Amino acid sequence: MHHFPSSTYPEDRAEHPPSFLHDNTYNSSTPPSSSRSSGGSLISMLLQKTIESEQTLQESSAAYYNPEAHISFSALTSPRLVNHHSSTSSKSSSTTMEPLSPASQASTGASPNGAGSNQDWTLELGDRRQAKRARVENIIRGIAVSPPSPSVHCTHGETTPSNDLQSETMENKQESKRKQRVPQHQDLLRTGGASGKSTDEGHNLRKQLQTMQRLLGQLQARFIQIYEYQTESQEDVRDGTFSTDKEDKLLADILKYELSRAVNSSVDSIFKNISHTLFKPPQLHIKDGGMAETDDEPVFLSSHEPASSSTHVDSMSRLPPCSKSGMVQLPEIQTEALSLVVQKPASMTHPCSPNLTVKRPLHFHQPSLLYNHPTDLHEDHQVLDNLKHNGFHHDTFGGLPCRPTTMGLPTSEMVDLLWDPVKVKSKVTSRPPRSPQVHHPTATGHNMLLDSLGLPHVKMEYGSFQSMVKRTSYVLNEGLTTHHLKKAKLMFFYTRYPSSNVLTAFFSDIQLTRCIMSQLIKWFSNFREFYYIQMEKFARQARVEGVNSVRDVAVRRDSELFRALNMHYNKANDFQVPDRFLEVAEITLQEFYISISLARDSDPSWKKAIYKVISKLDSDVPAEFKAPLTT
DNA sequence: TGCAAGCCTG
DNA sequence: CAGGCTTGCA
Repeated sequence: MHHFPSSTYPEDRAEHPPSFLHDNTYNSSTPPSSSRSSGGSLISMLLQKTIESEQTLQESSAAYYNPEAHISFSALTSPRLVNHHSSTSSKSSSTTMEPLSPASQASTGASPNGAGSNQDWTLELGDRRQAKRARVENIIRGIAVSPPSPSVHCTHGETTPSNDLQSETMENKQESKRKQRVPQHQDLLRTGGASGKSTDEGHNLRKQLQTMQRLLGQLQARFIQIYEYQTESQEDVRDGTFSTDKEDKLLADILKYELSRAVNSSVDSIFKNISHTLFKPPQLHIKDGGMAETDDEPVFLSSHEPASSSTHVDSMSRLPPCSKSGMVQLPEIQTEALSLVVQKPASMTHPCSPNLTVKRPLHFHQPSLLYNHPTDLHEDHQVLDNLKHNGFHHDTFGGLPCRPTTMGLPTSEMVDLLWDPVKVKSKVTSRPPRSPQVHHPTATGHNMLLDSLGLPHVKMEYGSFQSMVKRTSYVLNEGLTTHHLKKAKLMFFYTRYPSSNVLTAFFSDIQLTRCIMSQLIKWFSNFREFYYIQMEKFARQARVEGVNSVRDVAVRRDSELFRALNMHYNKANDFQVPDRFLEVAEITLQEFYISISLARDSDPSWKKAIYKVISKLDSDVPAEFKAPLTT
């Protein structure tokens, strides 16, 4: 109960009633402008929707309330919109089920535009929607005008979807970053094309790109559809306070982002597919289920494979680290377009799935898609297969088959990634494996502290340090040593928000210039940052793992959370962490758990309330810490 | 406007 | 962890 073994994956989101709030949360914390989550969700959805597009369009009204609508819709729901809505809904819910955004409304099917009034309302807004649609189409046309050109002579930026639109929002940093990613792939394309025999490859490339254009066209159509639905909801909710220009701009921005991402993902998949082929062992095309009868199908095969072998996803940890029994060794080759091809919940459970990070957003935003199986993806798949024969060289894709960032992750990491792609970096790098033995049995004491601070690796500077301190003109980093850093970290176990008085008192061995004081403050700020990141991460993980009561949220010395913290602030593990710290950590974790459970995290500044609570839990730092480091 | 705290990124 | 940027407050 106190720690979260993180061995399960919530294949059934229904077990977590307020799950839609998490979807919300996800969106609000990672707005569409974020360039980090390079999922393939849209393109996958597109492929799915491609199959259904015609019927979907025909049954338009039904489609609007299709659960899938919420998926795409949530992608279109900016934090601003969410906030707007939640701020205007005065009644604070007693449960967490109150929708905070149109997205959640759609997801629950409890749209205010529901059955009865739907028709009238639609009629009233008909003209408006027409105009709106025209605008949207105009925007999209702008995007469509500059699709990834078949030309391999393109330069950076030229093939970025919607150049004109992007220039209109170039002040946005994220935007420009987004812009960079797509061309990268095109560079790859270019490189690959140049490395082979030009004519055939050019032809193949052209085919790929044409298909991609087609896919994008369908995606655009889908956006229009979604947007119309969004517009309807917005108009209904706001009752006339609709801000057309801003919405257009927002939409344009989102569209650009999603399209870029879609292209990106698509191209990514293509290349993965190529590498798949290049590295594919000869025996690969055998395999069960009969889906793979030709070389063109290993993707289907391999993506299904984990599903068939692990029926219930109850324990990721039980799965072998990187391959399944008796199956063809598909060594990390299966990087291929899972997102493009199939979305099965079980595929998530394969710890080895290199697509994990790519698929995550899809799974959380598009639960209904998880169970949709493509029926007519052959053509698109064919396109990918074509690319395989373009004569790319191995070195072009060296390292592609196995993505190092996700391949070796322990299951807890994977859950982690599932939940918070934004923090992937810190997670992957900040949780090194560590021996289970965590706390030191010896008591805290002056000698021990001093011993711990007198580490060998700083011994050399240590002698001269004293004299250096006496000279007053230090630049920041020369004044503060690793000793001080370590000391500060240990102090963090007592105080998360040290006052400048405390800092002055406890770092009296060094002349606390304004600069150094800022440095110390910055250190503690960094400490807190890490601390709260861990808290949020584990709180979310607790929810993922089905912890239903805050009473079940605890932090003990054998908790994963504690390990992570101890690892960070007490790396040498030679300091006995005070019990009080565990209490504070537990309270912090509970605060996060509660806030997340109540969907408070949809508020951009939701953490501040927690910070306030935690800032009152500081203890006095033991006097021993005042002793000069060199004693 | 200036500062402090937080956030983001490398 | 540090630097730069943003945000919130007085």
